[in-house]
Amino acid sequence: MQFQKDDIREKILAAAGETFLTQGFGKASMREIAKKAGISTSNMYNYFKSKEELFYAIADPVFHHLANLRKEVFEYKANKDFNNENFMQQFTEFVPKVMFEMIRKYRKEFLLIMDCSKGTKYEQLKKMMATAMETNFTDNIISKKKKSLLQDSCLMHILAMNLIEGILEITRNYKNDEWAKNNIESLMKYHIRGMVQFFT
Amino acid sequence: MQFQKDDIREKILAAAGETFLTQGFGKASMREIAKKAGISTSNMYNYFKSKEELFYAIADPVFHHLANLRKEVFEYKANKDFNNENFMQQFTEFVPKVMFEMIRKYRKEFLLIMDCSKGTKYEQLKKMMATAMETNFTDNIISKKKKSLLQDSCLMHILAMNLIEGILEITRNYKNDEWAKNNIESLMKYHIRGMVQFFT
Amino acid sequence: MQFQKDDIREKILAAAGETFLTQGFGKASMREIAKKAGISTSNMYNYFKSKEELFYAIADPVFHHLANLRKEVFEYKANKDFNNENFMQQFTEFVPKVMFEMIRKYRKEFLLIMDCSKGTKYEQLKKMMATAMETNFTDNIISKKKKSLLQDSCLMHILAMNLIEGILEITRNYKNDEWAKNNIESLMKYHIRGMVQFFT
Amino acid sequence: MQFQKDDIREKILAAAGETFLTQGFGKASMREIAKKAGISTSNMYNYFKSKEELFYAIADPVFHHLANLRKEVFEYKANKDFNNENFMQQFTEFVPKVMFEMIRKYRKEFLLIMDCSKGTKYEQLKKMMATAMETNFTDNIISKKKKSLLQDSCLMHILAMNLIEGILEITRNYKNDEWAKNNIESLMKYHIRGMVQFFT
DNA sequence: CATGAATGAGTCTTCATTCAT
DNA sequence: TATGAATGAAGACTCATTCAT
Repeated sequence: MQFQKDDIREKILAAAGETFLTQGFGKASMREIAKKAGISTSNMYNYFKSKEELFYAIADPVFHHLANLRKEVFEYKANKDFNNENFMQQFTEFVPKVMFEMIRKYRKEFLLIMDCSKGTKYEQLKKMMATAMETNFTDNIISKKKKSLLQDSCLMHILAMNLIEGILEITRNYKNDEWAKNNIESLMKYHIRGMVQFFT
Repeated sequence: MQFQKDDIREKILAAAGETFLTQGFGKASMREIAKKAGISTSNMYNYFKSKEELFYAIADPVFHHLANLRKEVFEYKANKDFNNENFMQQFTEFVPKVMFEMIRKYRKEFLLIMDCSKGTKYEQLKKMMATAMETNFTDNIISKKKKSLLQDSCLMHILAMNLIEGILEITRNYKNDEWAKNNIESLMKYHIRGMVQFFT
Repeated sequence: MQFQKDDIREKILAAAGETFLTQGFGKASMREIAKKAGISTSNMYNYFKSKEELFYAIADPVFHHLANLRKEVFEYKANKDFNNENFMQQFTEFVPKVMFEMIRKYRKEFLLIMDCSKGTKYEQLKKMMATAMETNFTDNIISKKKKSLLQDSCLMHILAMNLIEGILEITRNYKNDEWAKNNIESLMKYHIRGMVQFFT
Repeated sequence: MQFQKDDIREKILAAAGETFLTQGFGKASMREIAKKAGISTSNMYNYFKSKEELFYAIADPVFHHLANLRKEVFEYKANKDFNNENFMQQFTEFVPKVMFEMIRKYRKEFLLIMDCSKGTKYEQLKKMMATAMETNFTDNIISKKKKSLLQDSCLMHILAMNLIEGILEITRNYKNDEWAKNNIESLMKYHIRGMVQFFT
């Protein structure tokens, strides 16, 4: 297997990325990917042993990157004497920065894992991320007085979701680094400021 | 005879709704729907003459409802001496109300048409609604001074999208009328207030 | 069964004739016939117990007519002191006349049984008629000297076929009685004269 | 590998030819063809990407051959100082020769394209050829005096059709080259002589 | 008499995957 | 390594026909 040609591997990955992105994992066909890559369908199986594995070859890196980000965020939290103030700082400085870097590195892959993964093990990732964020928000932003206000509400969940979807939309319409950076910052600022005013 | 027929028709519609909702239009199979409905695949074609028609039998009503809502919103606007104040009123009173009623009536159908319609004529509906909303916001909320701030930004687009996704999330997690009503109101309030503070 | 409504029966027959004629027996569908007739598919089975029977309901009359014609021609032959002279008379006067009358009465049906009967018991009728004609020609026209000329030839067979196809083409393009009569006569004259000159 | 492939390809083509010939394009089924060829239905699609393409793989060569023949006939005409005399020569010498060669090369294919092509783009070919021939005849054979005789008649059309059907019948019953050659010549002679005597 | 309901077998075609070369 | 060959399962949909009402 170590004799695989890297250029072909790259061609397959590129073709697959494109195809998964437009058709979704389920509707994408190995044939189409092979045609786009300019090789035979069967040859793809020398590089990736199934459609799913091919998908993971693209999606896993972002996944691990995202997992690491999560850790970093927690560490950031642990290292500071955490309070509302530096929470806001985290979400208006640190998070936008790492998000931007993530997008920069994994634009297509991020969209893939979040929007086109139905039928794979990452199907639920968006929802899980939203839930994690939601917990984070609920624990850190909301004053005890206002917590009752959220009883049974899913607003926090929605806002977390919205943040993610916002990042996704920026990723989808990406123009250049500057543009992306600014939009991410605005988006985070918008939501964090909104939450603070709404819930504290 | 009539009884039977309606009975089965409903069963098909229910099975189809469920299947489209979980698999999406493209991946949903007539076989699976038939099996869920407890009839033979071929018999479905006595009720709906194609997979697409079956989808539209479910989706068309919401679509027309949404189209009417759009008209109502425009009329609301036309009837008032329109300014920022009653714009906010519209989006914190009128819009939540009609949205709530829509969801109440068309819960599954709304999710269907917005999230599971790839491959049908409604594929682009969400994007189109977001664009319409965006225009509405941009024209009515943003002060001229701040307009330059949005140059090249897609924040407004994202916020419109977020509103829609928010409604969708509420619809997905629907618990009861009260719950839905409150969440919609909070969501609208959150976003409208946020925009006003951000852009005026 | 004697309670069947004649008008519906006629409607079915008309619709079936039209459909068989354009699609052929094999490709014609009971559904389409029913739709054309304005009744339900299942109701057709109250009138004709299968697609084949429906076909025969249209085709049988022509078939029997054609069978009778054959007998008549033989009788004509038997009644005359038969020789080349009155053979030609038969084919330039008697045959055109009965052919014309046949077409007049059974235009669509004749085309049906000859051209659209693949899959039914009349599949071979055209070939059989040609063979019969061929025998007739060979026995009556060809001088013994020239018979050797036809050894192994299928020209006579072709000419018989041509006569039939010619009648069919006239039937297909039928304009009015006068037109049909003239064309049939010309066609017969052309072929009989041709054969005589060629083979005697 | 190459051997195998061509082998199977030929088997498919043979099976398809046979099936199309007996069932017609419309009624022929890929299943039956596959079974006859001794392979799985799906495997056929590795060789021909649709039923239509499979048909054309057989039919196109004859079509192009026929198109070329047409050109040749026209050139023959253009090169000669054209008159009734060499028109007859063309149809008693040149045309039989090329027809014979065509049949020799494309026996099955010719029958296929003329008789079994309903549902394909060649559906109308026979009719078109007949019409072309008819024009040719009408322009070259018929004296002005007799032209009126043909007013409204379709006899010329029938004769053109008859010539084609005659060739088809010879093709159907083909025994050997000698036999075919003789029959074609007789047929052409018969018709051309007949027309001349009839219409000049 | 008339019909909608029902179906199993069949239509063409695509799928992901395996195998021999 | 690379590929054409091969396949069974599945895709949407149509068919002639039967049956209960």
